[in-house]
Amino acid sequence: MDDTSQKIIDAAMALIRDKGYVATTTKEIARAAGVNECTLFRKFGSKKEIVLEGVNQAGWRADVTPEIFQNVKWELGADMEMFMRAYMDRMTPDFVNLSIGLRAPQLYEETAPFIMKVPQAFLSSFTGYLEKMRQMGKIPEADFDALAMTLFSATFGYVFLRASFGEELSKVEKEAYIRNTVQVFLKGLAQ
Amino acid sequence: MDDTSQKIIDAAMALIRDKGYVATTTKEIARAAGVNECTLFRKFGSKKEIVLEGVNQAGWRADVTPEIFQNVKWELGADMEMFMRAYMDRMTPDFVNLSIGLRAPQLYEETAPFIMKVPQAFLSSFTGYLEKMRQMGKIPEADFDALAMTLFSATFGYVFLRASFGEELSKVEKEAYIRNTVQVFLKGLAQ
DNA sequence: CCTGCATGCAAGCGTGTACTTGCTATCAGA
DNA sequence: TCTGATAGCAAGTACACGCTTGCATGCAGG
Repeated sequence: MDDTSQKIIDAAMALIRDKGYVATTTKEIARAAGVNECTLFRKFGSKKEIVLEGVNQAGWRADVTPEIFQNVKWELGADMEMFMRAYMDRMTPDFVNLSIGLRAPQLYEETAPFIMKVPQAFLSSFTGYLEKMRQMGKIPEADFDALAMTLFSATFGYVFLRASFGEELSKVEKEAYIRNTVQVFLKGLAQ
Repeated sequence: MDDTSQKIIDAAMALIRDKGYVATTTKEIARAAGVNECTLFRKFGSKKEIVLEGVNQAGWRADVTPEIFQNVKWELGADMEMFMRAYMDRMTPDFVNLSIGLRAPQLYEETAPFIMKVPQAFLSSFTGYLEKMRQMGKIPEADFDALAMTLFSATFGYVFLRASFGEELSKVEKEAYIRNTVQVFLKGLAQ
């Protein structure tokens, strides 16, 4: 990936994050990247192709994969904190807004599978973790699918609301939120 | 509000819900409403004005206000279920997608205050509820702001994820989710 | 029957959009 | 020094957009 192409991708993705795919024009992308507009088309052929290359770059993806949830200590409280923190550290407001900016009918089909991988990584990892904890006798049997959905919804919901409304909606800080949420779950899942 | 104007508003809001404000054209709105395109402009003057009238209509707002959370029994489990259900019954996938479709730079300033009222209604109502429960001696002291944020995030997150991915992400049904989530919180908040 | 209003129809305006083209300047590598 | 690749520049294409206008039609109320 040459330098010019990278500048174009970066400019396009930043604009889409800020105002959405349809509202972002190729003229703006060119200006933000500091190149001539015709250069975009010589390099990528079309506006759509720029963002499809962008979403396939590691730098424009929140690095949320099953691997980041492997660092478990088999100690429920610490591990739930790790799950929440691993997700929140990566899914920054910028990535939340980018995900929404990519929600255009012209792109949805091609970007949706990639977007859905993120929640799936959290959910399946955490469900698997709970099942192993059950096998180890550390927690009682329960509906682990539903529990995982609750913890993930609580994590995702906080991140999304923060990205959308900032401190105006709630002043509860990330670390306080994690501690408090995990405490509720800890007692809620106790033997 | 005459019949023609209403049909125009309904068509515009439905299209915005499905493809977003910028991607929705006045030609499409006219066709969906079954009227001539020039009629939109004779009635409303501009595309933006159609939407601003739409978001001010009860039918195009999820009716989530502090009033819908008043029906409490001062019994923690039943009341938390009521809070979640009251929100979920009103914040349907259609309204979630509409909220996202309205996220256009050209509209944001005028629609954001209205959008934020919904989470605020849940949060402040539930925080107030927990404080009263504390005064009644039914729950111990805790960080009620953080707790309310957790329950609301869990509720909102589920609704949003369902609206975005449907059953493909998680098969956990609404009622099972509510029961399970409330159970966790019940034990988590116990004396 | 007449009047006024709401709407359709068709054409058009100016602008902005994604995308193209032909030519030129620059510059690194052979 | 020559060559080939890269990119700027300026002009332009075709089309779609939001929005306008003039005229015809139909219909309800006096």
